[in-house]
Amino acid sequence: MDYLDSLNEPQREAVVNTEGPCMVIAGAGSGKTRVLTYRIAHLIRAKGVDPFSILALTFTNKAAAEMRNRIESVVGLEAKNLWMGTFHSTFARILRYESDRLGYPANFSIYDTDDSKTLIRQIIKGLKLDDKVYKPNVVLNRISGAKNRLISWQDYINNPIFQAEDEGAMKPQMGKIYKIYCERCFKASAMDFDDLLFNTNVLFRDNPDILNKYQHRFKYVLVDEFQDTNLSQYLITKKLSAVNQNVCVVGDDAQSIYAFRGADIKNILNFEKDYPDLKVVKLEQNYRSTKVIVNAANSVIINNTRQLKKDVWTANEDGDLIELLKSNSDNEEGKLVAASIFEEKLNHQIKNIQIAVLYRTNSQSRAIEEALRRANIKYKIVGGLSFYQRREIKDLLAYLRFVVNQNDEQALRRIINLPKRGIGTGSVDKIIVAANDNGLTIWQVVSDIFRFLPGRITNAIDQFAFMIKSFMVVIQKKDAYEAASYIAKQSGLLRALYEDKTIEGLSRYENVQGLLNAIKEFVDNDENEDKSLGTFLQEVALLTSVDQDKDEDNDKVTLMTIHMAKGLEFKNIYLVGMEEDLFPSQMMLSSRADLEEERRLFYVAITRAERKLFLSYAISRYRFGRLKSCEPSRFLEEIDSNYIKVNRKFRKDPETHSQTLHYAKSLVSGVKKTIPKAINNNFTHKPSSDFKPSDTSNLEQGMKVEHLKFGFGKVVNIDIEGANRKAKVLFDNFGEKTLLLSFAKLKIYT
DNA sequence: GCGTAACCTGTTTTT
DNA sequence: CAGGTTACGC
Repeated sequence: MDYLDSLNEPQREAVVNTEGPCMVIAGAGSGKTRVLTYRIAHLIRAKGVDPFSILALTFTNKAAAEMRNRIESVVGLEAKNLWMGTFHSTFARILRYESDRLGYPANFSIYDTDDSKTLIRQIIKGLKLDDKVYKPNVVLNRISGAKNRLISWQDYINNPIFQAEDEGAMKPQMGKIYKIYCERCFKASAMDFDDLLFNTNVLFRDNPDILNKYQHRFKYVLVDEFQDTNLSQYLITKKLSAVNQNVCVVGDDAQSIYAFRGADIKNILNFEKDYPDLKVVKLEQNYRSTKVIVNAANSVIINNTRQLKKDVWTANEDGDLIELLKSNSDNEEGKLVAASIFEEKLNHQIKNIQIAVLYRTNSQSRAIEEALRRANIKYKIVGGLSFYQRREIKDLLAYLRFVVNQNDEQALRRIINLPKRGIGTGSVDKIIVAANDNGLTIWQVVSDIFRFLPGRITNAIDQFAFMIKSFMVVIQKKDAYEAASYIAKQSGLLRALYEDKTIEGLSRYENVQGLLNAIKEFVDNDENEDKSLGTFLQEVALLTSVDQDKDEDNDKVTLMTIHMAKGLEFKNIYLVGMEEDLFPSQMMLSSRADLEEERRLFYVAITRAERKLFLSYAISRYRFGRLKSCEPSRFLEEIDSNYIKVNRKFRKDPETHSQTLHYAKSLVSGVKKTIPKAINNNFTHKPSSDFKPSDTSNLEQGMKVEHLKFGFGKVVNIDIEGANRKAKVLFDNFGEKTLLLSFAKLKIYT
């Protein structure tokens, strides 16, 4: 097998050991996707496994698409029969086949987060509760959290612990909202994202014959980014592979960044307990980045307490030191980044496509965008307000959804008065009340309005119902594309947009055309056997972005959030907004676990870089529409300062460089490690109440100091390199740290 | 029921 | 700042 030759020893082990449970702990840049790809290729090629019986699960559509491509390039067209997709899309498909077992129709709708939130808002209103106490966001998160841990509304209501928690949070009605939410979703023949996984668990639990069918079908189960699985996903994986036990999970606990969505590192830690004869392979050699980057990342992640032991190292060159960019404002930050990109391209022959700008929040993209535009640097934004979240797209999709599933209450609400036909929210509420009072579905009321709600508004509603009925006929006869075009025209949606001659109106019109094109592509794609509108909707509901970048010129700088960047790599990375309260986000400061997740996110960001990393922070930034001053992120202090070059005016100082080299070598060869180890697990030092940072310009060896986070310590050494003064301090509880005095907040005691 | 205008509120990350 | 929501006049 020629492809095996290109693998290192642990990689090969992970590829070749196809039988039995296997866990691959893969450090950043260690060839994780490569292993997964080759393992599947090996199964098909060397072991003669039918691709039909292999199931590969990922978290994002992007990852699934990329892996499919890579496998196809190794095994060719055979890869077509492989089941590969996100957890959500894979099990949505299975639920569609088996929906009758759950009492759902096969054409159930999938509610996106907006639909869920709107429904919850309605329920809260219906219960006459204050939506400032019961914030829809918070309520949805709570419900989502329960579902991800497989806690049904019945379990929830019967559990006094949850009741007590909710009462403590002044939200005693939470269980009731959860219950009504589930009932309303069921009545609407709709599942939200979490239901897709929750209901798969229910399906397998209550229908042994079905579970058995899939257990025997999927002889080999592979899971990528296993650190991001929640309990619900974990149990599905476990159940599916219970018979054959051929389950292979690949992940990196240091890159677990989706705990907010219910991901649980415990799944990795527990895996060994669940499979006593588990084969564990560690991939520790990084092929992606320079020594500076790998070691800097290591020096950061070491601050986390909960992690699997792992030594990520690289044989690559030392590389350039990490550069810090300091600016006065977010706009200036953009300019500085643009200028640096320009310079890098000039001096190092780097292309736009090899550069990415990463940020914590989507809103940070604006300033960067503007600067790049002015500097004439081509860029593209990944993520953000996705195509399918735009209003006009959701409007047309709601039409299509309703024509496919007349129980879809949220879709109905969206389209019944769109374009305006004189049916206000009052009438809609009446319809829903009438439906509930008579034990009818909303569609039964709407389609027979004269009988159930005689009154003024009946004509408009009757016309609407008539139109929908005609659409229902159309989708029986035509393919998805023809049906959708017909509906877009006949509903008046397209005309309303066409008549809007503003710039936004124009782009909305184009977007709707874009959606229709996407449907056309779906129909024309021979890989899709089922070309019905229902199938299209099912798939599209789980899509966040679309390959809309049809632009010939794809040499563009990439702008995206750190989350979106996971799994990707770029020659140069610009990580912007390195400020307290932004990164780490102020929402994540309340607990150690949250802060550790932010730190892992930082780790992910650093390790995206192949050759050069830039960290940027601004002293002030517009937030909430007001200019606010910011402090440099605590994470900047956590990077071993040997890897940082502070002032760009001071070019490489030979001494610094050789020190770095020496240090890096000592790391790789496993000689004595000088990385300051965190000795104490205390979250942070509690600073003295009168803590005020002192002026450190006169700091000297031997002085006793207090640090905001590390507590008390003694200065061991002062280093001056160019403009930067560094202090090596031995802290009582945190060991030795090298601090850059331009950042570190120290109070001098002696 | 509709449109406009003041108003308020809140920005984490994604399937 | 921007999006969504409410209050009001038509």
